[in-house]
Amino acid sequence: MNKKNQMDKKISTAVIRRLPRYFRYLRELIRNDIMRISSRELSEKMNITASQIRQDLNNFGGFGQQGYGYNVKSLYSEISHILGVDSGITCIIVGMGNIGKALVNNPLFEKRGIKITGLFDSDPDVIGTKYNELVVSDVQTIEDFCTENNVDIAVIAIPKAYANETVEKLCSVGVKGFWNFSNAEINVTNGKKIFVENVHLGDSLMALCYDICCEKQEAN
Amino acid sequence: MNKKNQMDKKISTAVIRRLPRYFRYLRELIRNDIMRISSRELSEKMNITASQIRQDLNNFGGFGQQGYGYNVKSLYSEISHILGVDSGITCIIVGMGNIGKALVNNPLFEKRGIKITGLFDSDPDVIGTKYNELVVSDVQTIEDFCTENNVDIAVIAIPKAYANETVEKLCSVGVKGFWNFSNAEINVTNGKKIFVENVHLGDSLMALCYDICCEKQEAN
DNA sequence: TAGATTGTTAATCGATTAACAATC
DNA sequence: TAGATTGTTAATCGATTAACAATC
Repeated sequence: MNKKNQMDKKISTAVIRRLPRYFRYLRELIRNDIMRISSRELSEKMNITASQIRQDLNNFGGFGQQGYGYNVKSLYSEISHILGVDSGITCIIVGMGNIGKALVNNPLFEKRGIKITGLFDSDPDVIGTKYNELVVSDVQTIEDFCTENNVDIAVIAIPKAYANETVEKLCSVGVKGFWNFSNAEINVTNGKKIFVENVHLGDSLMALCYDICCEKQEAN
Repeated sequence: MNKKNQMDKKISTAVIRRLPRYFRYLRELIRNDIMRISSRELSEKMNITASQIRQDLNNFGGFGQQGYGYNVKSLYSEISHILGVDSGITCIIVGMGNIGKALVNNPLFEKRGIKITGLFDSDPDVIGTKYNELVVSDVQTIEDFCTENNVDIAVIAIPKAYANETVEKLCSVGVKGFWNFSNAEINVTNGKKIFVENVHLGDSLMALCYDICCEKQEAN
């Protein structure tokens, strides 16, 4: 089958959110020197149906071969490509508090070929400190930086109160993606098209608390 | 309408995952001294349909009043109760690396009335250090600690390689909930019923990268 | 009472699963 | 070729939205 144009039809977010999971499992298979896999075998490992795997992948193209299955390495490379791994995405971290610090040293970015090109904070004690060869700059200079350097994604790791004004500034100098760790709901008023991915840690924890509470009540 | 028993029917995860968002919005309304709200007004703020709000809430009981809407404070308290806020949930953090450090000082837990009762690490240089009156203990002692103290949730902030063995240990001494920041897929073999909430930061970032890449390709 | 808005049933929409012809 | 497994269409399932009677 020919590879489909990604733009042809809108891919549902449910599918998109499963892709990184395929990415991780395939990486693991490669690490274990497994060269080929059928949708059935993969479905057993991942606890989803083989049908769903085939449907998901066929949104992007026919990556498999009848009677054979999927070549692990080539499927991995297809999915990597779809997700923009090693496509030169650049990123800055805004806010070098605990979250910012936890992220700057995280292999997360490197694993996906995303380059962190700038760190910013407003605290004079923090400005000038160094993480991995990168010096923390004054957040006042952030617009100049983004104008001079192409920045795809900004990690928003600052307090809620400053989140929206910062995003507004950044999107006016061309930043398109925001990885939002603040509890603010991001709303830009200048009409620019941006992409926001919220990491609401509190929401995640509460979903777990719900389960725990149900369990406790059942125990009574 | 009478309050329904939470256990009557299985609530879908889609609904559960929206509850913390209601919780946040209601909190905000209280902060702004808004006493009552209709599903329509709330739907406009939250960018979802009024119908969905009414459906969601009615899974748990009739919290509103015809012709009036919802009392913000009482709805907030109902949702808090459903999510187990201030219900005495206890929590330990396993792994005091960057993630553990970012979490121990995070108001996240306190805001939801969850008490952090223990911190653990394996590094001799880290054991003994103090965060908010809590001293980091040797992870070797973790089972004793959980036997002596009731622990509902363990935050797994250790490397992937140790995640599953640690979870296995912890669930054998009664820990039921795992907030998993490691990239490991948690699988327990001892047949205990546990709840796992995964925070796959990498997956979240990749979903954002997908959007950015689509945008870039469209620009060409 | 009249107006407003809920709670709930019915209709619609979308996502998942099943089935199977195509084909390696 | 025979067996295996995909790609894809059709059936099912579940979640969201619409509609409206109940009722405050």
